[in-house]
Amino acid sequence: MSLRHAVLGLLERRPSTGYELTQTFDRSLRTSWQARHSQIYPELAKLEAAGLVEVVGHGARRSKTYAITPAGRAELRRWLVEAQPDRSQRNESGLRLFLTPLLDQADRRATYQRDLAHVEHELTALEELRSGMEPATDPEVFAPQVELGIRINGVLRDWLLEQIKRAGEPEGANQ
Amino acid sequence: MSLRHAVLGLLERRPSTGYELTQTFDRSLRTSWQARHSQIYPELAKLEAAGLVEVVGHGARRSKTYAITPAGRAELRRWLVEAQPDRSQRNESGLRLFLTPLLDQADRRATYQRDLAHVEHELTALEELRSGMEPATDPEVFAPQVELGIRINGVLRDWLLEQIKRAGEPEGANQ
DNA sequence: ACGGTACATGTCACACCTGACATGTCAAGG
DNA sequence: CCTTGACATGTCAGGTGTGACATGTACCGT
Repeated sequence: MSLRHAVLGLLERRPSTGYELTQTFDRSLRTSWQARHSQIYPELAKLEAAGLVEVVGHGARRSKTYAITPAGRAELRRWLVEAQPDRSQRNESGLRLFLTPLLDQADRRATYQRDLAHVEHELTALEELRSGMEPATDPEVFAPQVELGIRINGVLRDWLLEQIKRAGEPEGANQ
Repeated sequence: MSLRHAVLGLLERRPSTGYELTQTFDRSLRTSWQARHSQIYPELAKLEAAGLVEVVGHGARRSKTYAITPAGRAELRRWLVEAQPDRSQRNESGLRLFLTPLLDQADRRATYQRDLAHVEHELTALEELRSGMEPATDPEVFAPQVELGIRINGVLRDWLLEQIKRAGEPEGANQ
């Protein structure tokens, strides 16, 4: 039930409407957890019924602002600190990388090129985010997490460049 | 429909029974895609009905060995090369890392320590795998992919060590 | 002969997630 | 005034994935 805790975590940072949460999932959380509004609104209703969040205000266009309750805060902490982490993941890009060696040289090279373009795009976005951040305090994003994203994408970029170089060498020399 | 292509990819490497596929998912693919036998057996039946795989032998204990067909091979290639990759993922560890800054110093330190233990365990397993591999040919695992796993886990280890060191410094200095 | 364990396949209820459908609000620009 | 687009919430059918239940086979050690 990670969705539940993802929502609690976002509301711990700041009270929000379902619409705002949807955008945060799409913008900041998409590389670790995604959720559509069709999942978020029912989840907020369930969390409210369970007393873990509450409506703290009504805004324009029928919007409802939710905030985390003490019970919700306790449940979030319990999950982060005490619950056994589920290390399994579903990552289509990882699966593709795992299967790419099955392709012939030309196809392999092309798919690595495509991945490289994507990684460099991510890297640029993260570096812009880093340079635009105030050095000490930013309630929206956490600097070390951005730094980790940059490092992982850097490793991916270097690895892809090596694979592309290899795939340009005489066939049979790969692997 | 990644499960379908994961199964096709594994059968492209080598004809296998459902039981063997289940083990491969659990041992090699768990960090990018997981599947239980309760999903694999019905998927094999669907793939067979679609003509993408076929039963090529019956073994002991009612086992059936499946192999990929030319149509299956074409579908696998199409998916790897032409299909638009789905970059979204579901990664509970990533979500936890994203939310960990919300914890107080002691809890944050403890969760990073727990993650570090796990990363070092992974790293050891991957390094053993690498050292046990023949330099040029190994039909089971692909050396560059193992190398990538080692590098990513190395980045994670370094980052976690930095965070743990920071969390030992005076409160308020973090972030 | 018997018990334990790994091998091997299958089904099913339930929960989770997606994409499509549905409805309505508010502000800005032509 | 009217249209466009962002804001805002909600439902639902159908697909995907999980854990439990179910059944049976082959080998090994005692």
